[in-house]
Amino acid sequence: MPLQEIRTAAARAISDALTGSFEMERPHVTLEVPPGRHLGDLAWPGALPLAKVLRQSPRRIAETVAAAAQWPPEVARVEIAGPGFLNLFLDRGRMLAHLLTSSAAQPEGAGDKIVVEHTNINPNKAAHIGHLRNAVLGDILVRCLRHLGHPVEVQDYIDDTGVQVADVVVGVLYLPEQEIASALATEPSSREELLAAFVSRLPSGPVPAPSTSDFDDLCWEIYPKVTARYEDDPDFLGHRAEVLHAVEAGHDGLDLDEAVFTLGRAAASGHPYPQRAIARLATAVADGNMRCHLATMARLGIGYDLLPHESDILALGFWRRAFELLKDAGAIRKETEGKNAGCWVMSLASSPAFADMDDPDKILVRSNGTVTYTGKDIAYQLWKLGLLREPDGTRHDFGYTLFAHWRQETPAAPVEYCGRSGHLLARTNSDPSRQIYGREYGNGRQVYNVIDVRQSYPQKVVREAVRVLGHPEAADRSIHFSYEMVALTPAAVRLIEARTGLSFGLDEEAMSKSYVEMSGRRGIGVKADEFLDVLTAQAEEAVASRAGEEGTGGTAVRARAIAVGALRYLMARQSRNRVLAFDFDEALAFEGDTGPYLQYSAVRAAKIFAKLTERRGEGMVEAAEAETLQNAEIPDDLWGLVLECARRREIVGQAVDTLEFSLLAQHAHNLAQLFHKLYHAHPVLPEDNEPLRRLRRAVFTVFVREMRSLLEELLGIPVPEEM
RNA sequence: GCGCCCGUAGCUCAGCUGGAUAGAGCGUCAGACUCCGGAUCUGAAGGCCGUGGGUUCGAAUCCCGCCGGGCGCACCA
Repeated sequence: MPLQEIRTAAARAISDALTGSFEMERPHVTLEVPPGRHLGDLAWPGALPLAKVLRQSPRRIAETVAAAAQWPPEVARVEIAGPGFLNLFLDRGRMLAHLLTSSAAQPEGAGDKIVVEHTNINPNKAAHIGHLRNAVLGDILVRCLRHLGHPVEVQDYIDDTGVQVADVVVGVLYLPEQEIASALATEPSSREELLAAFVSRLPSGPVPAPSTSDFDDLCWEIYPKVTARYEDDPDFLGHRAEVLHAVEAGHDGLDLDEAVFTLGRAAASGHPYPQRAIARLATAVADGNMRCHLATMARLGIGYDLLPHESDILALGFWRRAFELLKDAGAIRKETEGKNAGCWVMSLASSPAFADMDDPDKILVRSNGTVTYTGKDIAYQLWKLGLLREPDGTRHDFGYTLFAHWRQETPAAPVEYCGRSGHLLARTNSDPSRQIYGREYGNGRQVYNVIDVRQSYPQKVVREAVRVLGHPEAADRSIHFSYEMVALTPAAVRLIEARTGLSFGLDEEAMSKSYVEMSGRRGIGVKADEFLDVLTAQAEEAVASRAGEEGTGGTAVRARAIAVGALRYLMARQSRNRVLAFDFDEALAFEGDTGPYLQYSAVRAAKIFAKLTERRGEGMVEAAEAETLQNAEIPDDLWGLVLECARRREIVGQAVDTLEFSLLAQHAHNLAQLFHKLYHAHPVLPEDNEPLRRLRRAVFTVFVREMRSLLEELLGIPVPEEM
């Protein structure tokens, strides 16, 4: 029986005993794991609070319960300790045998679909390490939910019509030629030529190979130049309005080459840029960046199911429908006077969450008739929950096309976007008649939005909209998975400045704080690909220095695994509502409380069995041999590792409930630490006492399997063959 | 002003629904097997868990006040 079931069975036994002995009505009983093995494996502290009610000493209560309870067979004995803790000791041999024979495989999800939205990087520049926190947390959530048996759909929302994309387009069309040329690292030349050069940097395949001199890196250079220009020259903002207008009007299927040609001609002749061509360029910018982001995330083993595009939400009238629903529900009103005159606002005054606000209204439609981001997000959220419906009940839906197929060799291997089979990644389009056979997107029973904490307010508004539209349960099931931002330590900022030769112009006050906020607009940040490269190079060096004469190929694969392990663990181990102050030294550490420490434990354990097979012809303990361990005497230290291995289900459940994956990271770290200690105290290979050697093999077999599953399937951290 | 979050060892952080001696890592100091990889392990030093109250048999954990820091309260996303 798995530990989780033993736990509930024992809890039920206690509840029954309380019912029988004290005429209580089936009280709710929870068991915990006591701090040390000498105190047992499960504990019930419930006698203590009952003492007052029952007017008996807690020890007496615990004794009565202990005697009356019908314990499941896995409970070997019970003990009363301290002021009245009821401690349960499990049958160790039986548990060990069970862990060796039960398969770790989880049943394929058959329940209601859960939608997880994460990554969501503005497609106007390269991803930085802050985006990695989002993607890694989102990905671990997805892995945990799937592990618990839920079907999950992963969406990466693409804001392809926003101001940020427009700004890059403004840059290419209006920044002085020499600035564009410097971003492109070419000689200054005509706008026409620069435009062509810019477009030629667009990724060619569906998803390019990751690189730090990619299209998104080019945009990373251009974007801050534009925002700086806005500050110097407010008139420059007029160009932004022009581009946004063009984007809104759409490009009507214009060919990109043709668009670039007409833009070039317009520049050469001094004519205004044609609207459709501007819109087409904006689409290319968003699309190009999106593909680069997918490539970056692929390195970390992160893949997706759907790429919903904001442009399609607009084109398909999602907002129009949501607007009607909100109007019919009386949730919004048009202001005729005051500061919001001419706007459609959602009143939040009646909602307790907003009651204390100065201005409890949120503008959804601006006075110029355009929709705010929050408005669009309401429509999108309704769609995700399957609630955006026509009056006759049919779902308002996107059109879909295949974007790419991807696969992963192992659960934590890099995602590869080649081939015609594997996981299907779809993107939305604006023709609802185009569907992918056998696929339904959206319509989730539950929705997680992985978005940083600074967007808590708009997220609350979105949720409130779902509620007032008559779906309070759905609102409760739409969850904002919020996390704090990633910032840079002043030391990290200085290092970047030294390395790039740039100066971010931060004053002394800013540099004296414990961290500095990243800013894409100002170009302050550590690019994800760049950092992964540094990590990988560092790992490669470490691998090479240890390889010795057996240093054969595969160094790149190992280095990648170690880099990903270090990064993912760094993101996972810190609790989510704490600012992560990024420091190079800390992030590049491979010793101590790090990903590589965990990986090393798995590699080391696997190595035992490789050597064992080679020298003694013995491998891991298989099911048949496991039976012989039923009655084995297992010392406390070995048993501690076994019991800890049995707790995965409990820990994963807790992590998902609290959205606190530091619990999972710490659990894995615990296991690794326990193993490393035992490694020294319980050698396997040189042990000639056969039953003893078998017991150690058995315990380490459980560990190797558990650790690999924890790292690769749940944390997405690959276990290399060698380190 | 209102709301949310953070304050735990010199530094960076864990501590789940209150539970049995507050845990890691880094750093410091002292050590480790001719034996499964030293990215390891052992030991030492280092904490009125920001502060003052309260609830409780029991509080780092829950409630209230205060202090310090961060974020949010846009016709930006």
